[in-house]
Amino acid sequence: MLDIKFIRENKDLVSAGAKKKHIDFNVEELLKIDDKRRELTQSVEKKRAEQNAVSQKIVKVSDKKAKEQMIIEMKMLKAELEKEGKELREIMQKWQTFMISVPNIPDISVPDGASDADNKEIKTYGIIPQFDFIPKSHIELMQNLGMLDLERGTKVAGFRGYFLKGDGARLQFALWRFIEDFFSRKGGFTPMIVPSLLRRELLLGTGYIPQGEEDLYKTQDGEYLSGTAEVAMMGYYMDEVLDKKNLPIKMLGFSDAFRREAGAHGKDTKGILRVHEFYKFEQVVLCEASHAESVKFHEEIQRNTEEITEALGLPYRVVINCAGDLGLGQVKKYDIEVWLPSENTYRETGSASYFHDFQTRRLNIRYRDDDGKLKFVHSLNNTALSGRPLIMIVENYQQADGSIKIPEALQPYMNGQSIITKKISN
RNA sequence: GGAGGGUUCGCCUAAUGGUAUGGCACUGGUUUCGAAAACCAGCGGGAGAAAUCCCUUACAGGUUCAAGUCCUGUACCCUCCGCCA
Repeated sequence: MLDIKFIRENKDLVSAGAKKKHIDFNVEELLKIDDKRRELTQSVEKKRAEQNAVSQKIVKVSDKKAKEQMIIEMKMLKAELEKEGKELREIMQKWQTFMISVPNIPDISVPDGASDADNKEIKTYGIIPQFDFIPKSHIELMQNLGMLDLERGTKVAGFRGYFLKGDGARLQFALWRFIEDFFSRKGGFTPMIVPSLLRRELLLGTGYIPQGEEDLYKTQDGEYLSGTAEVAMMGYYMDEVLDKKNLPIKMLGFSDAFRREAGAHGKDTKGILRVHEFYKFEQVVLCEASHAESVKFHEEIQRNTEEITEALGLPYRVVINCAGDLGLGQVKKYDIEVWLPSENTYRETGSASYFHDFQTRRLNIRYRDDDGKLKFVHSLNNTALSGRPLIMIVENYQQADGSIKIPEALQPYMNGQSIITKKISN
């Protein structure tokens, strides 16, 4: 959500931002509704002021007749007030619906474009592995090594269901412990294990609904299953006034992540590249309301994920998302994409974005600035580890005989084991 | 799942249906070599240059000229019972 005052004063900028994001948004229509809102608010407040004033007087007036006369007048005023109040409520509802659809303005450094096809590569790292054999997919590799069971996954969990088992599970545990260690060494991030079952309010606050409603699972009690720990971490400080000296607040959240993948039917249907449920580490930063701070921490959390990927020895590239590929609230976003040999291309493993105060305005997370004014903090987030790097490791580290070397960084978390080979019995 | 009790500023607290009180904490100032104490001021949110006005007693409705107070619903918390990793 943007500030209505900001929208009024910068309507061309807001309009151009929406256009750049390829989002249909009519700023003039919003301003017309806002005019009506302001006009009605003024009128209602004036009438309320009168009502309050007379009400005070009524108590002091002893003359019975005069008192009755005042009450009659107030009855009339009340009727008008009720009528206008109803109008105002209706306008407010329209206004609010409109306001939560106003897109945040993309940064000037964000390239034009309509879809992910227009994203721009800004960095590559590592050497794409050259195999002197035909590389296998993670599916074949992991199944052969008893690391993954898709048949039973489907039996138990339905479409896109899976079990990680044996060395597959161990490798995943190792990755988690590696991530935890990485951030412990780095310092500054508070580790958190957060809920995935969340109230609707939080998903609205973070901007996942109403636009992305169909991608979320919903319970019969009205809660949602979150697709990222970001939502719960942002909710953690909802409706709070933070102490400025505690900023920035950096959090490392771990949670189950649920994705309905409603818009991805038929995409990536084999294997575990695209699944309905996986575990994820996510970085969230809350900082002072300054663009420079946002940019600084955006680069920082992006670099964290790059360092992790480098430590795992995975070749990757970073793309800057074009405006048309940005979410409603995002100002700028980097995707990190890791090389996937079986597809002979890079696939996304994480995504870093910042929002300015778009989310915190909705969630009401503020701090008191030096001048005593309450300000909304800025928020940012980035994946630290999704479910996909496991796949990338398996495919990039495969050997001719179908075994998988374990990245050095992970070996300490695998009891020193350096290679995954077929067990005699599975 | 069942029964009962509760929710007023960061914390405590007051308010015969008549427009939210006081204290603690906190912030700034005076004083001081410095601090403590004392004193003064501020201390829920919004609009406004200001005067001032509106909103605010968990939330949403209702009754009333007027609701923290009365009525209805919802959320959350506590206690007890039941179930349970």
